Amino acid sequence: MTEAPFTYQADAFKVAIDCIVFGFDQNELKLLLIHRNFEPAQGNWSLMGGFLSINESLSDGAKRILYQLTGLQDIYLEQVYVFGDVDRDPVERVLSVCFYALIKIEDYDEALGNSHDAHWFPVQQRPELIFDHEQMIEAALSRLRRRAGYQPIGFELLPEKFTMMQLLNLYEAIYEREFDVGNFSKKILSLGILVKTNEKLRGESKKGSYLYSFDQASYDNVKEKGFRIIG
Amino acid sequence: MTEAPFTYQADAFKVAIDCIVFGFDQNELKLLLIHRNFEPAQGNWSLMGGFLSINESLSDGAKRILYQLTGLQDIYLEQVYVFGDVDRDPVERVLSVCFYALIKIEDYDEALGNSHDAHWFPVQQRPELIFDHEQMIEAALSRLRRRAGYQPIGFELLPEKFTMMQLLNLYEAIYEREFDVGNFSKKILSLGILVKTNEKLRGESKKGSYLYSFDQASYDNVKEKGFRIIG
DNA sequence: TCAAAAGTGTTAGTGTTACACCCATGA
DNA sequence: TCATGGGTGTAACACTAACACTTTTGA
Repeated sequence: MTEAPFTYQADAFKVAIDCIVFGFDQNELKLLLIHRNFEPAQGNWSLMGGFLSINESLSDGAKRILYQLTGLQDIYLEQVYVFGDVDRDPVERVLSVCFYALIKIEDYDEALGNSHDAHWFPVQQRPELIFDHEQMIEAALSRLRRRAGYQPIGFELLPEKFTMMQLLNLYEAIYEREFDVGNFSKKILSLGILVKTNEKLRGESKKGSYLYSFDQASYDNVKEKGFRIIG
Repeated sequence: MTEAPFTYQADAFKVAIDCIVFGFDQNELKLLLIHRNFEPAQGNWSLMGGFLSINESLSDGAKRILYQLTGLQDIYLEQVYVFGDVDRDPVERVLSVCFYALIKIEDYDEALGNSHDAHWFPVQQRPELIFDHEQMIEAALSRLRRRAGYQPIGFELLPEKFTMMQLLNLYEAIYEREFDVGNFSKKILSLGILVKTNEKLRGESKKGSYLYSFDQASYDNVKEKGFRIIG
């Protein structure tokens, strides 16, 4: 008779992963939410989530779930918080590890999203959500704001080439306040992470504004060292 | 025949809680670690931890574990991160939710600590730790540093009455750098959260330095609004 | 009276904020 | 040519960092 391997004596928990997916479009910060076509809380809005499998790490789980919803890989992802109140899920005890993701909305696979009944909502006009998902969004937003203040993280949400005005609008959307155009671009340019191209984007204005891309090396450098955009 | 209640189909995980306990003593930032007298990794140093029970929330679990180790209740506690690599625990799959706690070392129940074979280590002279506990400490430290920069959190580590120099030393210990005495006290006093008493503490110097306590109302206010101590 | 640490004051320099003004272009 | 949004320049102000100087008291 073989001895069974030692295991800890402890309660076991089902562990969910919920993803707050941020995108930026039409000068608005948006959230990807799904309309649940399954119980519990069928017909309500919720974050995209799923259960963690025994053979994957937390970030692998989050990546898998995001891939299912958006078709994207190599997404910027950050763990935010674990929600673990005893009654947070009405069905049974479930812990939820909450991540936020930043995606370029243009790359998002709309057909795939539709198949999950997913919709983009402007952050300020989000619907009521199930369970503690509202708290999760609050937590993710405050984390995003803090992060964007000292790392050039906002760029994850913009296309490869973007105008200074788009970047400004993004920061205005994230912080829900206005920034002075001159001061903002001075600040950003002084970081030395942007490369100005000769192209101009017309449309928003008659004059058109220059497109920038960023210098990956300085970008990584600044990301590491940190800076301060808002005070 | 009664229908069984609906449950989710999902893998189950054992969930540990690990606590990084910070204290401040002799002008050093210290960590409370335990010398394990049980397997696995018996005889090595580790953080104080335990398993989450099915009927308690994460923060209740952390409080319980801290109470077991220190005899203290109403401790400042903050969730840091969940560690969930598949192989992080050699025995079996365990997720660990990591908290840090700030305690006043004078209030700590030494006898109780001794019964767990717990010891205080200066942060810079901590021993090698089991599993991913070193990473946990790194994460907690960087969280603590960030926090202490915009909330008056450091006070949780000092006794009721303390000198400006002790506060300065605490910040120097947290950030592992020196601060200018004049600039530091100007900055702190300008927050308006300190009340100067008439008492002086001798010992460190011949002149002695004034004891301060803090004004709870302004303290809470500033804590909410935030500020910036280091830049 | 001197050394050591507490505590105050001064100043140069840097960064932030507010706002005025110029530029390019489609209508 | 004018209205519009892009983009630049500048001056006032606030905050920071560095350091000199004064105070108190035990040895």
